[in-house]
Amino acid sequence: MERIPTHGIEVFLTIVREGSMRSAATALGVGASAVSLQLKALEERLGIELFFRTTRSVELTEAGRVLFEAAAPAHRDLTYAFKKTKEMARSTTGTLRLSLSRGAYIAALAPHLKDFLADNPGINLELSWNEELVDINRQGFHCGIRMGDVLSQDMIAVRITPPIKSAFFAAPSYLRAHGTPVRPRDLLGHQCVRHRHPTSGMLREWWVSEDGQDTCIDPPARLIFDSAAGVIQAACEGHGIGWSMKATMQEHLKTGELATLLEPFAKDLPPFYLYFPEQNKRVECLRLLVNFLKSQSKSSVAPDAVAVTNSCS
Amino acid sequence: MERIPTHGIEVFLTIVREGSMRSAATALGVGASAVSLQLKALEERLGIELFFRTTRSVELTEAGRVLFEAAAPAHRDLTYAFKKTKEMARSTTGTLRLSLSRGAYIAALAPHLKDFLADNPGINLELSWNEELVDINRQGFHCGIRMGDVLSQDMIAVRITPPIKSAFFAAPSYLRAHGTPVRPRDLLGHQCVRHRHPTSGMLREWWVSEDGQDTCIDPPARLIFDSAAGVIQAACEGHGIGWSMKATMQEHLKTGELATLLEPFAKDLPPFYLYFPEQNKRVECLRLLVNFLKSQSKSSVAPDAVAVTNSCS
DNA sequence: TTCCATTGTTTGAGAATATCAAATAATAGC
DNA sequence: GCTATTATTTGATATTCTCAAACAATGGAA
Repeated sequence: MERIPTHGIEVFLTIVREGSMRSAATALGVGASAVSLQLKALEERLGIELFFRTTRSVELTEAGRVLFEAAAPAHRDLTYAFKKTKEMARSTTGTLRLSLSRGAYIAALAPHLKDFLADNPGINLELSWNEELVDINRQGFHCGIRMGDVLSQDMIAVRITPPIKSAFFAAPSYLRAHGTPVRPRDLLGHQCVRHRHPTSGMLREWWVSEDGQDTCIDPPARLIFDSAAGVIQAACEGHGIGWSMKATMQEHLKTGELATLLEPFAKDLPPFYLYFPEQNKRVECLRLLVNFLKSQSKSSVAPDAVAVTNSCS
Repeated sequence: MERIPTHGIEVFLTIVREGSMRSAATALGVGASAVSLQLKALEERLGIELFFRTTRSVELTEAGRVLFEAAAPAHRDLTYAFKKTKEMARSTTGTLRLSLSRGAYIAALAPHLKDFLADNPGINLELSWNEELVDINRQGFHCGIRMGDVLSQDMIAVRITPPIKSAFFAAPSYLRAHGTPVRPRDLLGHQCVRHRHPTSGMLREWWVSEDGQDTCIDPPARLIFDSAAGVIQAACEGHGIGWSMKATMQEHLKTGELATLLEPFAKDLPPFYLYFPEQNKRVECLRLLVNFLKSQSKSSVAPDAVAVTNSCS
């Protein structure tokens, strides 16, 4: 198939619209000679002349009329396509698609959602709750929210929460039957409900703060879930002790279904990060969301943004 | 209004179609670096990135998808417009619009019309009989056929007939009543029907050949028409003597409505020329017509082509 | 794991193209 | 004929494009 270069069309269309080469040159912001030469080059390429020229005016030949009638709407459409794409970057309206875990929603997004939607009436959010780390690019998401320790590679990550309060918890019925641990090492003798990262396949480590020292403990896992919600559910049912974000079990604590324990030793979990591929850094809607969430994050101990490469931070 | 340059789109669309930059480069016949740089320039201009790149593949971002979906059909249309225009020059099919006088039709075109149409089944002719010299450009004609002495300026003119046989003529009834002139000077005592060029406004001069000398005579004009057909019609009705192309009155001579006179003194009229604006010299249909008619012109005493500038030749 | 084949990117040099200002040519209206 | 306006040519300059080669990165194979 023969390739047909289409450049030069803008000069042509402008001459038609303006009625003369000189005003076309002015409209295009170039000199008159440039227009003349470009038109000549176009005619040369097409092998046919497009205008009858006198020194006073230019007038379309039949070939010129054919080209104009067919090319003008096509060029208008093409220009519009560019414009639409260009505006995507600057537009403050549209739909942002996020992928986030239930915990990320509760801890990082839910508290600010109402304000964000109120502040940005043009932005719609499409939220996908998913424990697994999805491929932001391929699945058509603009960004994701995850804990800092499970970020994927080659993403720009922005911290949007302080470190997350955690809690050990169990059903009162379980504690009555097995006793309440008072020091972290007591956990080793208990039935524990634990959590496995669906993506990495790793069992989530339990960390405690004891005597100013952070230590990792590995209590027996009688039950393992790949979602925090499952862990909490099982704990409610009296299957054992769990460890997770305190915020996710707030309701159960209120109703008395669960009770916290070992509170002095509960170590903070890593903060949540909003992350997105570098290619999306100029999507204005996303910038608005990022800046909003970042500004809501009161504590700013950790660096605000970190480029994650290969290893998790 | 902001101008939005649309170049670079071909590179973008080719990458999408081919699935990688390297094969796009091959398809476009340029190096891989050229494609990479052009894409980057396009993204820079749009202010947004169009592809997720890995070293193994490229994949559209959302912005890229928006651009592709809107721009692909528009670009296809634009390419088609160029193609159609380009083919106009080379096409041997289409409609040629000619402007010619009735005399030009009879003397220059009619004798060859059947053969031309048979030889060029793809070419249609649209003929406009008009005694006046029309503006070929403005009226949308491709060419005109006129006598050499009334050609307009800035046209390419090609002689397509030998000099034209002329005849003095009158109705037999007129000759019976007023006598038949036997020498040119006798015309001065006759009632003559003469012809005025509608465009130039000049009375057509009568020329005769006498004793090897061409001389101009100016007989009394009792009736003046702006068309040769009118002159002949008036002569048929016995109003006087006319002078015109012999071919145009062939029918009337056959039926005896008219008779020729002063035959030894009848001087040839100038040949007919096909003329067209320089801009149309690459219209293939027109070239076919020109070459056909030129080749039919048996005698080639006069130069074949002459560029007419300002003054008539 | 290490290596390899493939692909995108960068780089600097060179080629091609675009643009400009000024000179030139041409024409419609006065 | 003169003038104002317009298209075109021209030669110099600036910009852009392109290439080849080196480089970087990645998915798959040994």
